[in-house]
Amino acid sequence: MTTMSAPRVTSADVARAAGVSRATVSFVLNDTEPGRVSETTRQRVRDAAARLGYVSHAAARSLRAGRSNLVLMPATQAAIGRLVSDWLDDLQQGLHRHGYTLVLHGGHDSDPVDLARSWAELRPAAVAVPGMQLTPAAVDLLRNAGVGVVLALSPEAVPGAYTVIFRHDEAGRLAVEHLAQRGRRRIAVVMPQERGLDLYAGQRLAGARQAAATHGVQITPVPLAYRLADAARLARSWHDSGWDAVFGYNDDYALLLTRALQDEGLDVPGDVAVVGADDLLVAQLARPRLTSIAFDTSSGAELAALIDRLIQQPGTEPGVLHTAAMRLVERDSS
Amino acid sequence: MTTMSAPRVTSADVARAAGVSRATVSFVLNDTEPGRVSETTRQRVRDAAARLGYVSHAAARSLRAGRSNLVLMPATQAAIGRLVSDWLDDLQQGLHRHGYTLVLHGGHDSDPVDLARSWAELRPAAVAVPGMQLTPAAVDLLRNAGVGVVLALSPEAVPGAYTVIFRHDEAGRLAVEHLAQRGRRRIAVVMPQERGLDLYAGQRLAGARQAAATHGVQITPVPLAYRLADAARLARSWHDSGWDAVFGYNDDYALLLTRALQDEGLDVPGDVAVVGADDLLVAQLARPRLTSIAFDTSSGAELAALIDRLIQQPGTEPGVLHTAAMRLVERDSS
DNA sequence: ATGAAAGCGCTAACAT
DNA sequence: ATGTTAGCGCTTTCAT
Repeated sequence: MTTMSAPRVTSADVARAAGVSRATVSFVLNDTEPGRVSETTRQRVRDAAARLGYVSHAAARSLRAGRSNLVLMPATQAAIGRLVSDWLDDLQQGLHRHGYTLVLHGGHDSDPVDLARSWAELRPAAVAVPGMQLTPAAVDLLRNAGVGVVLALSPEAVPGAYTVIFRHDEAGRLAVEHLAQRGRRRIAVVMPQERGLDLYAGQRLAGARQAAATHGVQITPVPLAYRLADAARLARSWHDSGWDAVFGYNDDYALLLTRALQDEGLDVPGDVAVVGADDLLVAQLARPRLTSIAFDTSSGAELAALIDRLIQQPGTEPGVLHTAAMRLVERDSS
Repeated sequence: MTTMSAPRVTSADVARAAGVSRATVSFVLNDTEPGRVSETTRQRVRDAAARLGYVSHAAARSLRAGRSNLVLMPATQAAIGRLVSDWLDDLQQGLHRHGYTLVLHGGHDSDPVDLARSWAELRPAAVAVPGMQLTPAAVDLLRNAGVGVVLALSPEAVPGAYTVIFRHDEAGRLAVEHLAQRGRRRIAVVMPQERGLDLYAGQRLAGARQAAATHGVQITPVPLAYRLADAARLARSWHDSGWDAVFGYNDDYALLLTRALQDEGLDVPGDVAVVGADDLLVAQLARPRLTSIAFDTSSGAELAALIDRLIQQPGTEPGVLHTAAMRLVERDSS
């Protein structure tokens, strides 16, 4: 069998096969203008389409329509954990019901404007983006390219965009406040070294610093790569450090470090109290069970409905739409 | 400030602003035909584009070009775990260097053909898909729609597609063989209840069954949802079951169940030996450290180069491209 | 009830 | 060195 480039089937082919015009094909397949085409023709068109294996061309459609049905998110969101991926799943289902297709854009880029440009080229109906990647110039670019809905997931209102507030600084604040109330005085804050996490980490650290100032405790940022060896290195340095607690950035890093500290002979929480964030299920599997920061966000389905509403009503003023609540879940590691 | 629909800037606008034709704009911005346009005009065009905030329209380009620069993967791949998401990151970087954009398609669909259609509508340069979602009809549809490269990640060669072999059955076989050699005789196999995992789970179970037949041990599939309560329920039923080992589907489920078994007073590996799969870092954080099945796949960068080669050489015969090796990593849980 | 035709934004072959 | 133009596949207004 030789591989031959398949002949592209277009709506014109379907029209020819069914003995009708392209207009009729479009009406039938999209079910617009109901009752305009007789049932017999409809059937003939559908048969022809099925027989020829016709698949509509999204690019042509959105070129004509002036907008696509794509909703774009950066894929880094998906990497955060199982919690987020369940939520994403929910979001995708909701969007699908409203006729949109959710795609996660794989691109990373150091420059927010370059990144925004590569999103804008796809002319999505909406983008939902961590606000830290949305500089004013990036927002301008997206709006200027005709992206109707720019939704920021951000610690603070992003000018020109709809914002769902995620106070990552609040996570750091809650963690440090809790540790301070437990009598801890010298608190390390994990700064993950993996790409894409530095922005969240910076926010969380800022909140930690703020709480530290209020409660008179000391904060030290400590870099940690998500590898056993690096955790072991950090744990070895613990003995001379005087740190009696650590905010682990999130549950994954917190658990990695917990294990390394234990292997180094330190007791958790006796010698070192540990707090994570994201409240993943693994936090409850560890020994000791990990204290964590949970965030109660709106469901994916709710967000999908919201996005649809914003797309339908282009006049809506930018502003804050919702604030995700942060909450400390106290367990045995602190 | 009122929200007004931004005036869409097209290449014609740029041409007008720069006082040149649309063709010249295209040549300059895409850097095709070097030396055709004088340096002064180039600069004028670039200035005008920047000043107007011009962003090219991917749909129009791919309509004209007959193909897009999108490479599509189902987002379910990304949800598998940190291992996979690092690999995806690597893949995306590689594809980006070759001029492609990786997007993860959020859609789920029970019908492989419907799913394939929604991919095909985007006319991607390539799709990379778990082979279990690629029925012959789905492959036909994709090829027929002009998708040049259909890459299956599958336990066996997929007719009409390029295949990278992932022997999920091999994971089950290795796990059960190992447990049998350790003297275990009644082995439970976790069947995760979360959507999208059943296909992998079925493959892993099939391999487990095969090894069980060879080694004369008994296999029992046990459903498990990724929740504490469900793991506790399963652990409670253990006492009367007679199972002396479990293959936990993957590391996440294995660790969830391990904790529940321990809470139920069972010793791992004394009473129950546990084997996971995927060899995530968390396997090494647990107590006891979890025995797991690692798969050594080609790097994301290598796969990106391969995809690029296949796109460039449309004549290449479909067939098996590579086989990911499966390997048991023995630790303390078995 | 159906068809003809314009045009979305872009690129490349063909003029000049 | 630059411009003109056809046409990618689709939808939709307007005409029949």
